[in-house]
Amino acid sequence: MIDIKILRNDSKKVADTLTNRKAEVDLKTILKFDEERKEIIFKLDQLKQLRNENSGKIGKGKVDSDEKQQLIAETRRLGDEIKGGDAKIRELEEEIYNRMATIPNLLHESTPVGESEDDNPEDRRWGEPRVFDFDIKHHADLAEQLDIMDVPRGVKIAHSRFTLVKGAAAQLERALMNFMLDIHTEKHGFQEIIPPYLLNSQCLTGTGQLPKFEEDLFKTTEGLYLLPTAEVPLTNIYREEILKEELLPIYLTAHTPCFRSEAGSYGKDTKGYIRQHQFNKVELVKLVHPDNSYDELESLTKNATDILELLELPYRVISLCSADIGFSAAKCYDIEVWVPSEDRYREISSCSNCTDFQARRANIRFKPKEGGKSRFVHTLNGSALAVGRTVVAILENNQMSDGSIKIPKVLIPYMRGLTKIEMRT
RNA sequence: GGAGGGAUGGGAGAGUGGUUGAAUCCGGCGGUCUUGAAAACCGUUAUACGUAAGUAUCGGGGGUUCGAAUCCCCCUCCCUCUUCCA
Repeated sequence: MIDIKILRNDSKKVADTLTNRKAEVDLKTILKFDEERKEIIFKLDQLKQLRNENSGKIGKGKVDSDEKQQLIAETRRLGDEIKGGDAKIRELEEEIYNRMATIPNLLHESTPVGESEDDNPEDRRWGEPRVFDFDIKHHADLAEQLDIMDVPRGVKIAHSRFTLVKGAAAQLERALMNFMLDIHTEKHGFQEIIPPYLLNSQCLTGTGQLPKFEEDLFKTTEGLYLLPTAEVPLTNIYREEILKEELLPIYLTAHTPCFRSEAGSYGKDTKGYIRQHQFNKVELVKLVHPDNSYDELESLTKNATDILELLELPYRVISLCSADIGFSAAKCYDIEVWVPSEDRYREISSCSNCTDFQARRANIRFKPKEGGKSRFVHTLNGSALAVGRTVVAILENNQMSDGSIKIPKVLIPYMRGLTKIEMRT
């Protein structure tokens, strides 16, 4: 949610943002409703003042009986009018809120303007894609050969886009989660959390998935939603709270499964482990002081790339342009890992500064040390990393000519000494 | 799942229809005193909208009333007992 004051005072700024984002929201109607609301409130406040004065007079019995009855009758009419006005205000405020909730976050000046994902500029690269002297295989083929993933049975148990992960791949995935969490908690200063995986709608509204993107979520019959990313529960931990400034910055990390309906992605990445309804992810979330949230975004991104460097996986960082950046983000870096079978880099992490956009929705504030009004914190989130896609990257980048997979050095202790995944004999 | 009890300001806790936006205590902040501190004492200490007058807010929503923290209805959450359970 952006500050409605920005819309009132500088609607062009909001309109420009919408244009750059290729989004459309009827701002004029919001402003019209806002004006209308203000007028009614002004009128109503006067009526309420009168009502309060009358009630005071009636209560104190300073007026005689006849006059009192007349006053009561008069005030009753006043009450009816107030009731109608209050209802109208509620209606307008709901309408304004619902419309405001569809406006995406304003963009940071450093977010490039672009027409599509093809306009995302590359920021930097690390590592050299390996040159193979044999015919490389797709990770799905490698996994099938090694008997470490079973797609048909995953589908049998659940649905398409569910995969059964077995044996060494399951162990690898578990090793990755532990490795990532250990680095973030021990080296990067994050606190580890195990959040609920089912969330109420207020959480999803707080971080911006609702009301606009409900079709992307799995919903239970109880009205709870399966988390699409740990960003949601982690960011919402301090919802409706006023924090002491001394508490900032707050660094949180969690490994969770993530559930996404992937509506509208039919036919995309149907082969392999890239796009699943359920996938593991280690998430980083920061709640920070507004003055240094962009520095925090840089360090957050580095926290994620550190993992790739330790795993010796080549990657590049791109800045998402205005047409591709997420709804809640003002600035976002995608980290893409090298995927040999596709001969290109693929997204493995997305690191965003959501500024005060989520904080305003979720009402997360802090009391400044120097006193004065409480302010909204800035929230940031980033994957570090998507575990399933990291498995994909390791399978493909570390494949050997005999179809075995070399385990990255740092993971060997986590694999209880296993150095490569081979065919079981 | 069944029965009962509860939700008030940063915290504890009073308040069952009329200057109650809300007693009191603790905490916080400022001051007096002191070399400094403690103690004591004095003052102050919610938020939103509004230029202001003012209006709204006692878990959330609705209702009764001239007037609701106080009465009624619905919802959410918490506690106790009971039941079930990894």
